[in-house]
Amino acid sequence: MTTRREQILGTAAELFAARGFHGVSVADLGAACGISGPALYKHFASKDAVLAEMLVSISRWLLDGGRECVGSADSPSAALSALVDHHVGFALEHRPLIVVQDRDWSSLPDQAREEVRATQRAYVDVWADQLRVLHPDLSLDAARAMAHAAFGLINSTPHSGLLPDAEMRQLLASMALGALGVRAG
Amino acid sequence: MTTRREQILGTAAELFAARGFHGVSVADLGAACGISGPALYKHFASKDAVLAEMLVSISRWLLDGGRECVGSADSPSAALSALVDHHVGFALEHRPLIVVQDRDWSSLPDQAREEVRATQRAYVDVWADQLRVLHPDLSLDAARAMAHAAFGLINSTPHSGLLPDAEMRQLLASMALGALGVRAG
DNA sequence: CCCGTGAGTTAGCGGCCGCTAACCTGCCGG
DNA sequence: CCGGCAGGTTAGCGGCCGCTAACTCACGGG
Repeated sequence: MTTRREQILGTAAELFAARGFHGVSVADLGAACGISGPALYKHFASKDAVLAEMLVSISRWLLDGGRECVGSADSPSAALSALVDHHVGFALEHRPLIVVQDRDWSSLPDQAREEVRATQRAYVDVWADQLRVLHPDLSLDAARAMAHAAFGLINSTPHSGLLPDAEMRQLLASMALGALGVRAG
Repeated sequence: MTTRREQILGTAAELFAARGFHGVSVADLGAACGISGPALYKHFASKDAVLAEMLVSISRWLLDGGRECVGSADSPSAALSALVDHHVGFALEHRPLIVVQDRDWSSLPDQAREEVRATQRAYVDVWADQLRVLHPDLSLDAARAMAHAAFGLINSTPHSGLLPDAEMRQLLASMALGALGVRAG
């Protein structure tokens, strides 16, 4: 069973993704959960806190999974391949969160925003480190830019629900590996 | 010289990109232009109209440029290479517009939203058609998904201002071509 | 049995927002 | 010279929004 908190977080992700954080009122969010506006404050301290909990948890989840991918791989190309699969899986399973993360992070209260940004930077560097092992002549900033570009590619998923998930997963993974210069196989 | 209308459009693009359409008030926008809130209504019918003019014009600009790229290329890989350069150039020169286009299109009034979506679909299909000539076993939807993914990759530019423009241009172009399976040369 | 607590309700406050109204001012053509 | 218009100003309206206050009610433990 899912608790009311979790229901609110899931519903908020969908609404924020569809209309933007500022485009959703607490009354809207409550109504979509079957309760009415102010009841939200029994579960969260503020509307901002809902967004904060959402974004902090997904950025941590991505980072932890990313580190695990690298730890259990025995070559940089295997690590990158695992990272790509991990990120693609996340993007397909949690499309609304992906949209909210790169659209509404600027609406976070200061403390949470800094935490999310720090976690995201660490995640970028997990990718960048592997890229620099694979392509030794890459500068750190160039490797980071490549990681950002790969995220952009993979995170495009929500904008094009054209293919069934299995096909989309394969397409995105092979495009990402192609973009990153990881040899197939 | 730039007219006040153009100044408003440019300033609005930057503010909307930074804080989201709903996160910018007409008073904010006016102040950033050196005039005060309601003076905007001497130049635009509504706040929505500012967003609409912005997004309609850039989607048209992208489509027209894309068609031109294809028209003056003599092979599908040359066409795709030109499309990539065109889109990369646009993304680097107009970062705020890129952000606004895929974050705030849902705030458009109905008519403008439909117009923008139609134009964007046509632009996607310009890419998809070339991809299907280059990769004949690709379904139309798969080709469209590939185009979306390439846009996501290229549009990641605003999120990572790490490299000088010239390097970033080259990096994004070669990553995009790699993702699309366009042979170098 | 009853009392405390968790989860909900409605009423309403203060504040911001989009937009209109009414007014002002400098410029330009006849 | 002067009338009109382009492009500003401030005041203010109506409405929504985030949030709090005050209350209700079901229910589980001593």
